[in-house]
Amino acid sequence: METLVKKNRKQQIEETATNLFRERGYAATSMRDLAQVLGIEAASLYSHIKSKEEILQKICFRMADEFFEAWKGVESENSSFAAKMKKAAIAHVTVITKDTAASAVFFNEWRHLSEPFLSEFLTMRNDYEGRFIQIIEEGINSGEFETVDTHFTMLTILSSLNWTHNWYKPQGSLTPDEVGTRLSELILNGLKK
Amino acid sequence: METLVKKNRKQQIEETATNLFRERGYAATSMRDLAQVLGIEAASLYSHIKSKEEILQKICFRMADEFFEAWKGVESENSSFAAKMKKAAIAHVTVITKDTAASAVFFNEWRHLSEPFLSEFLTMRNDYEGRFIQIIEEGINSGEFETVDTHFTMLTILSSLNWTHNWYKPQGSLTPDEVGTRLSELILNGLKK
DNA sequence: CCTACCGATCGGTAGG
DNA sequence: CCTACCGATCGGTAGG
Repeated sequence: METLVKKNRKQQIEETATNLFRERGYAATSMRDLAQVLGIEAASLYSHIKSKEEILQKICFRMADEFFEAWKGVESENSSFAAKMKKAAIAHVTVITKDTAASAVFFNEWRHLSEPFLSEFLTMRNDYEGRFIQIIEEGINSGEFETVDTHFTMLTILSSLNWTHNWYKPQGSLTPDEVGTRLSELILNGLKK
Repeated sequence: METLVKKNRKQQIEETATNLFRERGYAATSMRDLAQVLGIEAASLYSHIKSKEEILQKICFRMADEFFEAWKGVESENSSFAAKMKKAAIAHVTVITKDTAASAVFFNEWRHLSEPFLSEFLTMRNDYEGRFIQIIEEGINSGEFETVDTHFTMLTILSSLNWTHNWYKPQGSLTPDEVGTRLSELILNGLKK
């Protein structure tokens, strides 16, 4: 019973912190700000968490795990590299749309992680980006894709996918699948008719 | 003579602050950090600037001005809307590549502006985004472009253009023109052969 | 989860 | 551009 209550309170702290970190940024959010929203004293937060940075770590690494987890469905796609890219876009965007606040923190506040978390984070990001590069390279080798610079193309694709955290509204009319589909169509076919 | 020295020192302060704001974020950069890099005491900064936020304001509104200024060459392009979009992409990217540090602050730290600067900033951004929407809509009406959602397309295009601030290296082999050209080609024609 | 604190640091000012 | 300082606030701890 005790542990259940604590667990819920901890989740509540992390969720509230996520929203504040998104709105004001990690550095500009104080533990007193966080406590006030929750209706408790700042000192009371430390019964549930170890430090301010621990919250950031939880957010960043949970999101990273989700991105990798979502990728599992992508590897099974073998019909074409366009289809694989579409599947990757949908997987990526689905993770973002499920929690745009946590995604915003993940994309914008990771630099406030201390070592060794920062290095671990950057290694994971590099690994993840490599997966997109691989699809692009395989698509070029098979004659399906055409691009001058695979790294440049990966950065361009990921930037447009990632930006969804900033405009996607769950109460809107678009489903995550539709967002991923539209993005992959724009990426694959371009704006020109 | 006095004013000349002061002017240079002020520019030096703004430049150093820009780099620190980019690396650590606005909120996580203290005036003592800034002073230390410049080799003076924190209190001495206030002989040249009014406040910490004044530096942020200067950076944000100078960048905004440059984006609008660069747009002037775009309006004269009338051969096609694809050509106009290409010109817009090059103009936009050229401003970013000229100062990636100031661009990073512009894109990531504007939320720390206080009123009425914040509102003014958002109004300008909205205006600027409207110009991209207009090209897209005109291109659709002329039968040149094809897209489901102009606002969605504008956000996707701008996100990939803006992301250049994060990877462009002036000492690299790509000129701003080449970056803009490649980005517009990917945007207009897509990745598929 | 609270009261009562801690040392450190913040942006900024006074006065030279 | 400096010394000397201000009140406010920071993340976090002790002890209940």
